[in-house]
Amino acid sequence: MRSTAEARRVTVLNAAVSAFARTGFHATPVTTVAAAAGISEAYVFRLFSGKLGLFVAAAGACFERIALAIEEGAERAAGASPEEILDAMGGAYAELIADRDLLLFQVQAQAVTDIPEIAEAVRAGYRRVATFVQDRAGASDAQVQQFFAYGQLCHLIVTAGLEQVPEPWARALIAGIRHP
Amino acid sequence: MRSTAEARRVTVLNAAVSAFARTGFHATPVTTVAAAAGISEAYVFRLFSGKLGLFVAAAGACFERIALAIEEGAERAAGASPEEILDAMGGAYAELIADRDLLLFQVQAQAVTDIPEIAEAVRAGYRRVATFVQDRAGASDAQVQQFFAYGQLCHLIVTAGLEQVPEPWARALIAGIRHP
DNA sequence: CATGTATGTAAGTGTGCACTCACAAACTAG
DNA sequence: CTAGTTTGTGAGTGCACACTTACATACATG
Repeated sequence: MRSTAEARRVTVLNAAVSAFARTGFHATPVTTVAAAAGISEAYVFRLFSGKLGLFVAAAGACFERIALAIEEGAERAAGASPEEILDAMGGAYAELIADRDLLLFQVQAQAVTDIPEIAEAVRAGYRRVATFVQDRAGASDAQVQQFFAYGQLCHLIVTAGLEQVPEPWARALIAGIRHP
Repeated sequence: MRSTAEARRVTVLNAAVSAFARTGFHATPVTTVAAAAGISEAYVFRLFSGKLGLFVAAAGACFERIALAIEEGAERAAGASPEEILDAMGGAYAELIADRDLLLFQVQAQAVTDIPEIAEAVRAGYRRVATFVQDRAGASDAQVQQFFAYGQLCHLIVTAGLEQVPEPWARALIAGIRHP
C-alpha cells in the first residue's frame, strides 16, 4: 500500500476542484482529474461513486475551505462591530479566491444545478456559509444579502475577465472590489 | 422553400436560448435544439457555424432581449431621478426573467468563458447593458455596480432554488428581491 | 509462509454526439 | 421546359468518454 484510500481521496478532491473549476462538470473528463492526481482513471471510480459523486464531494471540499477561511477572518475581528466583522470576512474570502479555483468552481456548480444532487450540494454550501455569516457577524438580513450580492458580482468580474477591460463600464463594476 | 434561412435562424435561436439555458453548452446536444425548432440537426449545422457559433449567436439574442427590456423600462421612467430610473430598469428586468430562460442562459454562458469566443460574447453583452444603464440612468459608478451585484444575486437565488427554502438564511438572501 | 485484504491498473465496452455528405424537393429565372 | 439556386434531410463516420472487469502488486496477520 503506497497510500491509504482516505489520503488518496483528499488528493483527488484537490485535483477535482481545480479541474472542474476550469472546464466544468460536463467538459471535464475523469481522466483529467485522475492524471492531475497522479492515479489511474479506474481507481478514481473506485474511490468515488461515479463522476457525479466525485463532483458532489468536490463541492463539499470547496465550500469547506470557503467556510474555514471566513471563520478565520471572523476570528481576526472578534468583538468588533458587525460591519467590521463582515469586512474581515470579505477580506479573508478575497485572499482565498486569489487563485480563482474556488470561485470558478462555484460558478460551475451553479451552472449544473439541473442535477438535483448538485443543487442540494450548492444549497448545503451556501447554507453553511450564510448561517455562519449571519450568526457570527451578527449582521442584519440586508447586510448578509449585500455580502453575497457583491460576492456574486466577483463571479461575473472574474468569468468575464473584466480586470483586463479598460472601458468605463468595466471599471465601474470593478471599483472597490477586493482582489478580483 | 418553406421558409427563408433568416426566419429559420430566428426560430432556431429561440430554441437554442431555451435549451442551452436548461442544460448548458456541453450537455445540450444540437439534436435537442433542432428538435425544439422543428428542423433537422443537419440543417442547424448549415445555418450556423458549428455548435459554438450557435451558442455565440444565442448569447447575442439573449443580451439583445435583455437590453431591449431595460431600455423599455427606462422609457417608462423618463426624466425621473437616477434612483427611479434604475428601479424601473430593475423592474423591467425582473419581469423579463420571470420565465428564467434568459437568466439561466447567462449563468450557463458565464460557466463556459474558458472558450474565448464565448467570453467575448459575454463581455459584449454586459458592455451593452452596463453602458446603457450608466448613460441612460445617469447613475454613479457605485449605483451601477450595485445594480449588477443584486442582478447576479438573482442568479444564485434561482439556480440554488432558494425561493423554495424556508430557512432564515435563504429568506435573508431573497428579501426584497423582485420576482425570483 | 500462507491467506486475506487493500491499493492500484491495463485494457476493454458501449454509447452519445459533433459534424459530413450525398441526395431530394421546392422555388426562381430565362 | 430547363438550369440553377435555396431549403431541407437520412444516413452515416469517427471519436471522446463514462464506467467495468480481470488482473497485479503491496502489505498485514496468524
